[in-house]
Amino acid sequence: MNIVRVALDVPVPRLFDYLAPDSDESDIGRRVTVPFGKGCKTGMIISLAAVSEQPDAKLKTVTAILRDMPALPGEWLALCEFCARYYQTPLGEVTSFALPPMLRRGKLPRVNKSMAEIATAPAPSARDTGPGAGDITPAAILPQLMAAQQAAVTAIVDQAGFHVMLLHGVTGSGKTEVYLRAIDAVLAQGGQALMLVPEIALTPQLEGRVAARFPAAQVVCANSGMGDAARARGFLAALTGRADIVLGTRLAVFMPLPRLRLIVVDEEHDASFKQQEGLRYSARDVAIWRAHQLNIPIVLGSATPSLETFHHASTGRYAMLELPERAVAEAMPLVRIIDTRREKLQEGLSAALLAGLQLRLERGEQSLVFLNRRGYAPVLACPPCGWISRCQRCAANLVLHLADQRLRCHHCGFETRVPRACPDCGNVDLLPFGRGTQRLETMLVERFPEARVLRIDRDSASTPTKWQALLATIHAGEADILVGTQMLAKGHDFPLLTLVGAVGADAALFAADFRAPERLFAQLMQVGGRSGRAELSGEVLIQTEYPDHPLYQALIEHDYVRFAQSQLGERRIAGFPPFSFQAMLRAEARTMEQALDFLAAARAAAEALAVGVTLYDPVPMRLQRLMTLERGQLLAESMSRPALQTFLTAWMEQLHALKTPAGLRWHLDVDPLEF
DNA sequence: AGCACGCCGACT
DNA sequence: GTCGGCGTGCTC
Repeated sequence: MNIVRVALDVPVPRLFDYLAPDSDESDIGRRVTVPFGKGCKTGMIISLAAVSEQPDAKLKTVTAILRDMPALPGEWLALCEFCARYYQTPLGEVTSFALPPMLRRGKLPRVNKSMAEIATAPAPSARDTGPGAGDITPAAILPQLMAAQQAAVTAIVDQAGFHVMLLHGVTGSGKTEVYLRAIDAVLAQGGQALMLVPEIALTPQLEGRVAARFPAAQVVCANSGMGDAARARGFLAALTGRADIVLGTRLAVFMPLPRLRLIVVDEEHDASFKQQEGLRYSARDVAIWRAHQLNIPIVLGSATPSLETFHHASTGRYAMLELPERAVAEAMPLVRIIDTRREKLQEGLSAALLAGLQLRLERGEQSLVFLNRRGYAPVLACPPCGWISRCQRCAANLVLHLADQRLRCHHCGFETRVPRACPDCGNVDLLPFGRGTQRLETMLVERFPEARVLRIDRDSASTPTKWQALLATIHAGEADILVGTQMLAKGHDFPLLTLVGAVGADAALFAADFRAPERLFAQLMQVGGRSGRAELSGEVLIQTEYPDHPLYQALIEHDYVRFAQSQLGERRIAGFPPFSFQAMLRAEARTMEQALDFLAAARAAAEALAVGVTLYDPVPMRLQRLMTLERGQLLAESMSRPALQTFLTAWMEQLHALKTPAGLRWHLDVDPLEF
């Protein structure tokens, strides 16, 4: 009997068997529509079987095997199977996620003009032999490589087989040029290259650079901002081998690439490589597995690598490729620490920072005040009675937005108008407490009336259009002082910017999340990199009450390695990753009691299974998203990855069997980044 | 996840 | 007497 085993997008961790009289080996990896329950679903054929464990009477017959496109190759299915195992997610959910939505629904993109162009494009090898390729004469315009860059390219290209390399270099050290050279070598051998980048916003500019560098190559983009048809077309171009280079955000790690020879993960430390919902995968980690599977090299690039990656590079598990200097001749910004313990600050700004701003203003240069908090002030407070503005739906504080006289919750989006008087005691003298970007903006406008002050945060750059307009204003030199959150830190160069002031950074030093210092260091390093990229040298002023903190001391020296080593020392003592492996079980329910009860039951169910695994107490989460849904979490930790994996697999079975009250939802997050 | 079946409160 | 609440269980 011809039976196909089908992965379906249902939260049930098993496959479903169907009769498929006309199926054969070539149908493995094909999409298939099947009757399921009352309706119909499209799934993926994972394997064939002659007999089923199900009684014959239960078996339904396949509606149709979709042979309208090539089957997904075995290695693609193996990648999905790995993710299913590792992240404890049903295979059908993984294969469904890994397909573009249109293909997932059993459809195909219309063959339009661009599709026709793809179909008639020269084969990948043609660019080497075709007369057109020579016209570009890339050698004539290629930038000269520094010695360290050349060494890095050699290390990537000259060694065949699986090896992970950390390309460590500051902004401007020429990492992208190294990637491009390595990709060039791969294309010359007829291979495909996959390049992952963190932000959708950064893909267009990189795509332009890559396309310009490889005019004869087919470059395909993959990110969630693309239209359905475009994404499906890109996927098909990759699958059929027409695409030479795939460039995209985390979801691009699932692109099928039959000739894949090189993977690049740029800004590998960036948290956006970890998906925070649904399939909670780390694209960087999946990419490493994929490189191992295919026995190909993978390059992880960053100025501030994740401590996991740096640790592996230190122990020799990964190769360390250092790009020590800025390739473009210019100095690193001068970092100065401003001790604010003794000083009376003016609206949160020190005399040194104010003087710096004044100086830049006189010179006609730009400054940036970096503050990771939107709004006017965190809270509106009533000093006599102690009332503070709290969100009615969350545990979070409502943030005062002066411009439109509203209080907003940055956590759940709730907003309301500013009350005239204290709701508790009626006092009308409510005062803003703390500082946000808006309050800073107001203060700077008053203090520097002649300056053009521009605020850049999620409120002022709420749409791509607004964001582009702000960027254009900055580049045109039509702003003097920028006030912004970490939005400004990523990927954009501001040649006129010569001063960066960091305000309120200390909060991260003592945060509950053990990764907060790591993020702060990366962020400050990144904003610093924004400054002084032209002939003008840059200066970074960091206001702090902990001037001797090792994080700031390392920052003065631009010494990531020293910082990383001190952090790793602390992590080792505390037994945190990368010296342990973690998984977080989270539950949300109508009441905190229900959520915590479930977690307690989950923990009880785990006791017998947890060999070499530590289970902590269930705790309420720092912020519950909505008052109607309370959340709690339970951390599982082990010194051994295999022990944790074995435990999780067994635990999941128990968890699925647990009775849950109505409205309770739970999920498991393997290698969680958020605490 | 859907979608059924299934047994207890206020309505034409 | 029924409409409907969502608790429980299944989907090849």
